[in-house]
Amino acid sequence: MSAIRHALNTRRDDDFAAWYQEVIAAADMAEESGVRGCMVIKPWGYGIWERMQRLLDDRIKAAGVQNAYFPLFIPLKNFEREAEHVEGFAKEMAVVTHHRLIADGEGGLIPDPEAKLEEPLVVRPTSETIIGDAMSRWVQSWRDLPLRLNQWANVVRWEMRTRMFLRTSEFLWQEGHSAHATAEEAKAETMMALEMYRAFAEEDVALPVIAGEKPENERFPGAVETWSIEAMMQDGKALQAGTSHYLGTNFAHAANIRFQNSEGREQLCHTVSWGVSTRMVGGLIMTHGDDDGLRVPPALAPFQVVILPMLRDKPEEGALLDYCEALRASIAGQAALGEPVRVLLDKRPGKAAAKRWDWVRKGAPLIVEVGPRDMENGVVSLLRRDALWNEESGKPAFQNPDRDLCAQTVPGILADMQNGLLVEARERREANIVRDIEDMDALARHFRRDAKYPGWVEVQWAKPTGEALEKVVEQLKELRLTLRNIPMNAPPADGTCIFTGERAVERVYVARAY
RNA sequence: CGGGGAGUAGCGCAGCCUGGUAGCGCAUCUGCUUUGGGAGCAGAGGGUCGCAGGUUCGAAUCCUGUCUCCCCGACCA
Repeated sequence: MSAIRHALNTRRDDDFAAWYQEVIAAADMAEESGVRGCMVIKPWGYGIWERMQRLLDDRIKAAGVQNAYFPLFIPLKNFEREAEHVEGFAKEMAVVTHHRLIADGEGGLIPDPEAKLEEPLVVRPTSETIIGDAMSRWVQSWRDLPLRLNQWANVVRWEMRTRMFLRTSEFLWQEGHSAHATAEEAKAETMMALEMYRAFAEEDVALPVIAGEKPENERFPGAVETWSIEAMMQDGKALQAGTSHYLGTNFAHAANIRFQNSEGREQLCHTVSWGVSTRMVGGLIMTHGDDDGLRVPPALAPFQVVILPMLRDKPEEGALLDYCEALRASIAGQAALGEPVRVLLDKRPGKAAAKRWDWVRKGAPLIVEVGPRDMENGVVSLLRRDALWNEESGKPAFQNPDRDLCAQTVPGILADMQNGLLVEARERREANIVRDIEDMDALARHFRRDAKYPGWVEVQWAKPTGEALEKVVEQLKELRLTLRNIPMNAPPADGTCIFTGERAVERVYVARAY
């Protein structure tokens, strides 16, 4: 077995945080902007987000939810109406206080004191309050319900510590908001969104997730129930990849969202909100990336197949390009994963080998190199991103199918890769969940400080609330652990609570988290 | 926000302590050679040393302030 020369400098095992950043740079996904916590999303990174948007938006519309758009600026007083909500967000809000600049006399500009806003405007950290305002106008009768909306937007949360894609000051997301006549309907909508996220994560992002309810201390500010999908990254840490909240009548009360029921009596609506953000791109990187860069699941790849002609400034190049163009057209005529195959013929000048490694780092699922000899033999040189290396030789594992047959095999390979990435990630997750820990000492041992990638622990607990829960959270904090969620599909509890020793009522995941 | 580290060419870094013409590797461009797998040789271009003040005849280097990034906490989706 020969030593493989990987396309990245940092290995996941050596320094996962540095590796993560190197992938983002090497795959040309995003870069720092110079503004705290704000990133420039470059075409390849944004292309992946656009694919996520497309696939999730299709699911949202299929569920009967309509898109709309609400303002970026929210009057400060909106936030004062819901006590827990403002408590949760007050410390991280960007506020607009002026609407004009003037020269400061020293060559600079300062906000014009004369142009101070009567009431400051908050740059939305989330839109419950302003959409609530609209809902209060739009809902009058039970016949107006349910009102089910979604918006694609940017939001701003002034985080203490930021990381590209995972926690940026400004991020892109969708936020679904709905108003319902009854708690039952609203809870059903909460679960509808959660299941939609599970399917999106697993089927489109190839990201295996655990759907479940967040414990009380992890709830969205102002929510009655918060549900999440949680994914395990390759370093064993948990990433909350999507949330769905049943808000009860809290926000309806604050924004005065009322309706007349069929008996003519006025009632508060029950509202719901749910969101998935560009954080999902970070989850994709940390789930599917390897020591050669990103691996983009075919469903999300802006280009699923990249054709690289081996151009050598020679007369036969025209024929080679014709050969490649014919290949491109026949691949583009195929359908994979329910859509036409997205294929790029990369005709840029430059060495084929250099371009190949660029596309490897970007994670294009299939790379097809075509040289003069391939053309002579009527074949192509095919490289699968999910099976890059020949372990024996330490070289890229090229296959050489006939050109004319190659196109027909592409859909099958892409589907296989999509599924393979999910299976690989799910097996890794299952291998890193421990379920036989029954006391705090064992938990502490499992998560001892030098444990590199300790994964998750599923424990049984008595679901303490209030102060008792706070005590548990404090205990876990000392081990740098958090409660993730209470999985929906777990077997019933049959033991004792790891924290209190009482009879357990359910299971909960404990992990380090992003 | 607390502790630590860092910002010098597209990327990775040296130079700073002890102030005196801004360097190295990779990448880029040009030429020649090479040509089925991340080429070789030669030459060239590219930097107001994060930003703003200060000290000084002179600042990447010393001082002050500030911004940004990374790591560990705290906080948080």
